[in-house]
Amino acid sequence: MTTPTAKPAGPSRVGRKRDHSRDPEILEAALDVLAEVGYEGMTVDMVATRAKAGKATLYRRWPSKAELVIDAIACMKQHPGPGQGQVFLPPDTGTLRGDLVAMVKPKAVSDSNRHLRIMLGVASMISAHPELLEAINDIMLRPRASAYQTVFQRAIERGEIEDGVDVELMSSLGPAMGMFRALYHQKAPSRESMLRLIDHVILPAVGLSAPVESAHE
Amino acid sequence: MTTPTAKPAGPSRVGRKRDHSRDPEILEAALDVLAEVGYEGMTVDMVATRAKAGKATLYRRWPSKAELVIDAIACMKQHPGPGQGQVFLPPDTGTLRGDLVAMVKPKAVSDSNRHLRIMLGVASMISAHPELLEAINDIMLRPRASAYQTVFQRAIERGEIEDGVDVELMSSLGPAMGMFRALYHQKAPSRESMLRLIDHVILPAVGLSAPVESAHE
DNA sequence: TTGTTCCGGAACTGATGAGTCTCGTATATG
DNA sequence: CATATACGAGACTCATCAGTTCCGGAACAA
Repeated sequence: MTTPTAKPAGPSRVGRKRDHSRDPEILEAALDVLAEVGYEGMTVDMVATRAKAGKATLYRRWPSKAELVIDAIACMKQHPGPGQGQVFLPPDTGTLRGDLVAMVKPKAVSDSNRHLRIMLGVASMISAHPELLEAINDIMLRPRASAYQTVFQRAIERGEIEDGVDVELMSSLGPAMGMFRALYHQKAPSRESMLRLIDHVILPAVGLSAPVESAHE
Repeated sequence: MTTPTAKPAGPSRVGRKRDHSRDPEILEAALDVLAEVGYEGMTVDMVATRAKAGKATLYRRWPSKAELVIDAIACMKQHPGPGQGQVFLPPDTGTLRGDLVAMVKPKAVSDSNRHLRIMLGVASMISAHPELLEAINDIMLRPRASAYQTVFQRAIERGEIEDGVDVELMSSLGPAMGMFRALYHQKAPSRESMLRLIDHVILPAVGLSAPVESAHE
């Protein structure tokens, strides 16, 4: 059973090395296609073509289309896309409303839009792949949830709102409305609709009133 | 060009008649499969088998899989399923909270659950088939919206809440949270979560407070 | 009765796409 | 240089599924 050529103990050390610097481009291409046509409409050829790679190259790195997609979603946090840093870290503006408004910067909104389209693309996969839901939660939900957590905690500490506010419930309102608009009305969650949600729903729910002059910003 | 046999002016009058009493069963089977595996995972064979019909019978009545699905969704309101009447008509309980709570009866919740699963099943089709979105809105959104409209209007008329409340925004909160829970947490929108939404979000947003004793019901 | 159309069932066709393999080339080890 | 692997590109296999056609039988019209 000692066949040194058939089953090398250590991984092969000979030959050209796999160029892992291409991984991010391939995964990014996969996310693009996913956002555009959804998981079922996406073909491995589309991804390979967009990444200017061979299909065999993809299959050398990921065992199946499903694994590729799961990895692409799982890697979103490490490669958040071109020019996007940490979008959700909340600046301390001194008021709850200021913090909430700062969280719906145009950049954050367009980022959410992409997340949303990717999410809808894999919606049908989720029940069959629980690890996918985990990854999605890690990337799309928990960062926002923790940002909201921080914002509300600050408001509690400065005495602006009372303790005992259901932070989890408040934090879901934004994402839920965004998804709802995206699916039912086929339009991106706009900054305007999010401001309306903040002033007419979230702030009253925590015992604050919207500014009387709700003109702009 | 007068070929009476090739192109009869009136529809054929000879032979066995199409048994349209089977249509509802077929459409119902299509909705079942749709809710279970989504549009892309659904095959015409599955629908035919479940309806105990031949695939040819289906194609004799609908020109394509897409048309079948669109028709199935469009016909939901006429055939709301076994034992389900008009679920959303709001009883007048005398208070806004009473009306809202009455709208999340277990029957209505389970009904919404099925609607939700069907909706997620066709999510990927919607951008390619605008008429599908129309039908979905007719069946799943507008009945609920008009029910909310009535409930809030009654509250305004009895002076319980002030005029000028953003009824549309308030009405989307329930469906949006239901969808969000269904997709992200993979669990049905429960009656309990809806009650939490009513007491902690909707009522405060319209200027009312939840009952101090929020024990049960 | 006879001709026509429907029925459920099943075989068939054609397209599509996941996954594999081959080719010529590039890049690594020894 | 010789060997071994990765690369992009594309041909290939094989399974699945939309849509069609055929079958034996039933329903309906003339």
